[in-house]
Amino acid sequence: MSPIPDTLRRAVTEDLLAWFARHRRPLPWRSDRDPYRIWISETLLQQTRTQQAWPYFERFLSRFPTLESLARAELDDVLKAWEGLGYYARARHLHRAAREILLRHGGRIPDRWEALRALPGVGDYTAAAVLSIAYGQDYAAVDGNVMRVLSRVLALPDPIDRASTRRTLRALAQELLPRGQAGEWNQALMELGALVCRPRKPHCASCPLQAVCRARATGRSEAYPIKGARRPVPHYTVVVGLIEDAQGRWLLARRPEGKMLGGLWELPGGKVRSGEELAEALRRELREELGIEVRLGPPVGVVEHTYSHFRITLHGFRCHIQQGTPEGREGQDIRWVAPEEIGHYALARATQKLLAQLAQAPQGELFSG
DNA sequence: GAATCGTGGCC
DNA sequence: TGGCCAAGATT
Repeated sequence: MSPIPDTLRRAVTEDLLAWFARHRRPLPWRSDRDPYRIWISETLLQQTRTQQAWPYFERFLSRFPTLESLARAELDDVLKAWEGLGYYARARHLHRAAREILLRHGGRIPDRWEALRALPGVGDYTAAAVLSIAYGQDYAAVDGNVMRVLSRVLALPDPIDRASTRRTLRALAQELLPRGQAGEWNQALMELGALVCRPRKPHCASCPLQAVCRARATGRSEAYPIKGARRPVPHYTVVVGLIEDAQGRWLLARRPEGKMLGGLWELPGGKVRSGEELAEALRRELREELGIEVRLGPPVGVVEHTYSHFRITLHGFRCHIQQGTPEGREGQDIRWVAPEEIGHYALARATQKLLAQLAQAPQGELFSG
């Protein structure tokens, strides 16, 4: 690697740290350096905005204040605390990792790279963040903010999507890192990315790095980092059943862990095939998944929803079982739940939206509509 | 290396 | 309004 000019090094270390000292936000996970709290916050913040993670952090910590309380909790309760935040593998991994830490590390968050990195849900970024912020070790935590800031400072022409580009930036960050101040410096770089060097409309005029920033010099800071084209987002039509039994309870099914929304509860149903009617598709899905024949009632509602890599139009219909007793295929958990108990179950957003429409529409309107 | 995996805010 | 994006990890 070519040597780093002193002016650049000074700007991205001393000047940046001075800027951070004045502008750091009082975020709830910055009240101390407790490794458990730092680990939880870093996991919550993966691909998630600070403002969105904030209330979840408060609730999660009050519900699971210690590593041991998390390790001894039921996964369903952990998922309930994560409900609505997305990327639910984070919650499943957190739960598994907590049990591993209690079992193999005496309940203390590991302070060595190898042990930390080996935990489920802990990648390069999170390991570096915990080791630097909680334990004061010299690891550069390179997230999207850091890559954006550095790619602009250098006016990097290489696409940021490429692994080789990311490797280069990680190596550069590790080389720039002021020894003994990694925790502050990592947070400073990320804070700069969040508050000043933002993806859109960066505040270059108030940036502590403006004198050395090559993107700023071109006048086109927003053009960096360079990104490749995205794939088109597919769309599916999905239909689910609000199946009611004689006591007025509804049938919920638990999504298998390891799949999308794994561990969350939903109304049973599935994708509509091309050329297939909604009612036809729903009867087929319920036959295949639960081994029941149903009679369809009135529609519950329609929901548009976007997931991470596709979007759906979700239709719901009331159903009554005509024949058979529902049994989850391959041991999938299913459960009859009284409507007033449904709030105890972790549901995905799309299901919540659909049930919200049900709450708004009186029974009579559904039939007359 | 490329796919998969959520949700909400922004313009 | 629809695409972009956010304190990434896993397979």
